[in-house]
Amino acid sequence: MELSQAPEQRPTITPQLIMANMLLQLSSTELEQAIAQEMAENPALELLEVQRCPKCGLAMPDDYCPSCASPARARLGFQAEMENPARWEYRVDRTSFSEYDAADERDDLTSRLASNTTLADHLLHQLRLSLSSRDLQIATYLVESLDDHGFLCCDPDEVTSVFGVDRTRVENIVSGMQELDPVGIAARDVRECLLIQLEHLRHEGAEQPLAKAIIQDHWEALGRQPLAQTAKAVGATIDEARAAMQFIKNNLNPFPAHAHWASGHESPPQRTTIYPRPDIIIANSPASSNGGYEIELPEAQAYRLRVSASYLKAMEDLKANKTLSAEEGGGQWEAFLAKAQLFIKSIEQRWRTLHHLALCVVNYQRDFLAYGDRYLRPLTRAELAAMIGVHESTVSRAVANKYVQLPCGRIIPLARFFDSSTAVKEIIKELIAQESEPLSDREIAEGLAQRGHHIARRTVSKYRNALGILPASLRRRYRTVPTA
DNA sequence: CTATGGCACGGATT
DNA sequence: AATCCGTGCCATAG
Repeated sequence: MELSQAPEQRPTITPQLIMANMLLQLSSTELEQAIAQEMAENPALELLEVQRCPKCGLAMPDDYCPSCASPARARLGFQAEMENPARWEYRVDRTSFSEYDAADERDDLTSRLASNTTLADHLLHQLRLSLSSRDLQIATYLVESLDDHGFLCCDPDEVTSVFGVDRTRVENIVSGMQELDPVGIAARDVRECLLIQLEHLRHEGAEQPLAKAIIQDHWEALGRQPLAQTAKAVGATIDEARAAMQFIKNNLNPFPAHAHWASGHESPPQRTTIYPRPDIIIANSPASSNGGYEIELPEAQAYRLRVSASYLKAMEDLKANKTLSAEEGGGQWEAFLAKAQLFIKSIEQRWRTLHHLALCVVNYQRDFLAYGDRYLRPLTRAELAAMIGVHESTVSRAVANKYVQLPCGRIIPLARFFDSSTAVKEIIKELIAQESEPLSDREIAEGLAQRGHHIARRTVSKYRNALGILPASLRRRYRTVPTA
């Protein structure tokens, strides 16, 4: 991607517009690269460092992460726990923990794309089988506050006060959750997670006492000291310690949530994927003036660019000494400066556009935010462009490759707001879940029309297939209504 | 005759 | 200009 192209020849289009357009359509990852490249090329540009959340990598303007904050309040205290294991993994082995590395370096988004249903659904499905309805409520809360890595990052005391139950009860539920399918889910950190898996293996007959000792007592130290020292501390030989480490690497997964645990599923009823870092966060904020929602652009806070003061000063000095003249490369200095200003302006334009667009969408899709997919109102990019008074291609660019985090914590593509099919699909699922006799596609289309969605019968057929629902005749026979 | 899937056209998106 | 998606028309299966 060339950001450093000379201003275009076309007279009607300004360099500003070209750069702004280009930056607007980049994903957050690409933007990061573009900024890095520009920083490397342009000495006049300065980037203020911003603290990042150790878990999701989002910028943290304050001491908490805007992404994890809802619904899970994640505090910075987590960082100390994460740091050492991460470093250790990096050092010890790049293969078995490569997933974490990849996520951390954000170079490969697809490795983080998950499977057919969300992890939360999978967990809740299991929980429903074993818990009373009251405990299920608590468990649901806990599941929803798991972070991207499947760790439990909420304070047990918070839960006890929210639900008004005593602490041991919550802890029982948590330890129950940790036995669920991705074993070690809902642990508080990597160390606890590994210990749980180790315990699980022990029940299955695979015991490794040394591994347990190492993880339990020397986990943090592993990253700092040579393995020999750890071996000595637990009273083992270096070879035994190596074997234990090998065992850990082969049998344990520090981030069970990343595993493709839904491998053996039948045809996917829905494809809910886990998406990477959000570009826009919509948070509940009853006090706010925007009708109860707050828009945050985490990346806008991460990339605080400005023209370097030292660059300006150096330029002034050179001018004062008359050493700087246009003939001998002085134009270079001016060019860098102009380019830096242009770049900054363009980036800011991106934030303005995204923010404006988000405000508008939130306002328009209020019901969707409050009540879910079913209530997504049809909206085309062209309509929105008219609403906010920009060209439709601008909206198109702004929507491309962006992700939004909803108040409920779901992260979805921004384009979803413009996809009329999601609402209809939801209603189709609903209709079929409620049907007593299998409804034909035509009858479904009628039902949809009654609810205000006028959809061709042919299209119903396509959606039904996309949802993995059999045709009416087959439903009659096999009763394979997907669990809603 | 009814319910569905295949193919192709036209409008929207990129 | 190239591509995706909803829809209409038609053939086929029951």
